[in-house]
Amino acid sequence: MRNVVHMDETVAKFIEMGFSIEMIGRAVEETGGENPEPLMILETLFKISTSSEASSSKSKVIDELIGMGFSEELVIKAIQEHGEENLEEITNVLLSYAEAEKMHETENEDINNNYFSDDNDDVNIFSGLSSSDEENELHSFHEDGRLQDLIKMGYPRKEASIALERCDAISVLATYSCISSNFSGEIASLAEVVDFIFAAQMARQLDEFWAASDEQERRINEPPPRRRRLNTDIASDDELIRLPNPMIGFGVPKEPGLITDRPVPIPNIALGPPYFYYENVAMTPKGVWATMSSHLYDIKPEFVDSLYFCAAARKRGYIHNLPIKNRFEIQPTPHYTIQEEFPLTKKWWPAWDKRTKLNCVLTCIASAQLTNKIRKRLEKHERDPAVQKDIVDQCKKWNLVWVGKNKAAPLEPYEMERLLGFPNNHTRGISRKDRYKSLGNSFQVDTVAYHLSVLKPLYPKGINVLSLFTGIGGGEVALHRLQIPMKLVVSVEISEVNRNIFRSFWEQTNQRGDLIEFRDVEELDDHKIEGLMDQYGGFDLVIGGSPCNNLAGANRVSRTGLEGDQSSLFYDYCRILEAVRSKASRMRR
DNA sequence: CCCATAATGATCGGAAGT
DNA sequence: ACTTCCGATCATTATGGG
Repeated sequence: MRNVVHMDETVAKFIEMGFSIEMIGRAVEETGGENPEPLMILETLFKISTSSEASSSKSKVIDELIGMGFSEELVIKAIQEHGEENLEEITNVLLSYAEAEKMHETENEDINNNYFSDDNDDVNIFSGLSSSDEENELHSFHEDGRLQDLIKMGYPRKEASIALERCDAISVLATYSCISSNFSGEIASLAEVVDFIFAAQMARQLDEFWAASDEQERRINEPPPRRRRLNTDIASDDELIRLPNPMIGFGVPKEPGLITDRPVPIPNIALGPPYFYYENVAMTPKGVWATMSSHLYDIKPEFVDSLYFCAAARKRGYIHNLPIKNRFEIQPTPHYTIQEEFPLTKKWWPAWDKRTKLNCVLTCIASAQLTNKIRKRLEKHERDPAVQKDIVDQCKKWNLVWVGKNKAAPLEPYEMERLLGFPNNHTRGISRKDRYKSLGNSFQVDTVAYHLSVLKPLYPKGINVLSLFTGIGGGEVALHRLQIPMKLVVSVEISEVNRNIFRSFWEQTNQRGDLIEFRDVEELDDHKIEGLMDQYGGFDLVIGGSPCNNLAGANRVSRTGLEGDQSSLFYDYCRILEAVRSKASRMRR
């Protein structure tokens, strides 16, 4: 019943937006599923409305887009930047371009030309203002006419304010990426903002819907609640942190179980800004996560398996003080199965190998000899179930894929890059062995970006990042793919090859911000941190995953726990984070 | 020196069985 | 409720050949 009402409202809003009934019907059909999500229908609607069905050829796409009123130059630029397949992204970008241009015509207020100014006082308006003491009185001087209008229209002030910032950010980004257009009108139209609020409302309704249906499902399916445990159990449970099953943290896209409020709120002392994001392997020796949590203001870790974001498992824990409402994915999303992500393997994949997901990408790969052994065994005993099982076990252990007749081989470096959400050949230029090692130690970008996406509306002008244990820059790639400008990245990374890779990324993506590199966390003492914060106006995000060497299960030799030689650098993360927080609180005064 | 290869288990959570 | 079993895991080191 609730669903029907929900659906009717959705359709009504689509009609309000100017879509025809026929089109909505078609979009619902094409979106598929019994009860498709409103946002997905909206996406399909955009797709339908921008691409007439038969036009799959590139030139026809261009013609269509030009027909919609976009200039040829912009269309070609957008296609070059985002690839011709990714129509949604292109359309979004073009809409932003158009929005920025429209703004130029309609807005004549002297809002500002200072997005590119070097005035440091101006840089941190947002991080300063969203400080915890004045949550409800957000940036009063930003109350331009649009905010008043939105409030008159009945939208809550906070929601309207957030929407304004976020939409303006999109417009700013359009001008960032489109140098030839002029900069005078980087704010969004009222209509655009209203659309945004509508989308956000739908997303929220969707969350509530999932939460509700989840609750029902639990009531129906699960056995009655367990009896109260004994006191002794509670005491020991208090110190141990259990891993969730399924490992979806506060929720992942396209899966039920999304929540929008933390079960255990962030302690007041730990509220951002500055925000921080800490990562490490989920399967540590017992007690390690409890210890890490206790050193990070008792925030409960969010455990997420990246198999919900890509075709490979990656169980990780994240301790962060980010909001968790209105997260969104970066586009394009990776494929969810091995066979879709690597289509060429389909031809050779044996029916008796049932895998659709890969195991965790590690730092070592199988030898070519193993591939040879497997081939020879298969040529002899292809139909022997025992042999088949043994080979599948080997494939799981070494994460092999089928790349030829009876040929199971490890992933190539560029294939790992794809799985982990990096651009093609991100790690080019170093030895093969080093590429595997660096990739095996990296973030899964789509997962991290999903968590960091909440920063986008908060920092339209970009952020200052303190990046510890940067590695090959997974966090920065995530921010870049979210199109959150990085005004400053202070990076600490001990490995020279990793520093080179990250610097290459910084240069190749034409970053406008400053990059400051350190080799060792030891070099970053309180004095240096304060100097940097004075110079740049503070950090908005402290991000990093400390070494897992002594925690990881694959380590036979020195899995010595959090106090191990490398993993104890966790305490440097804490030290530096605390230095940043303390300096930030002094700067606020 | 660099690279490829092989050898090196334990711990944990969860499934399955009793 | 208890036991047993199963599978996954951001790795390190020695060695031999180029």
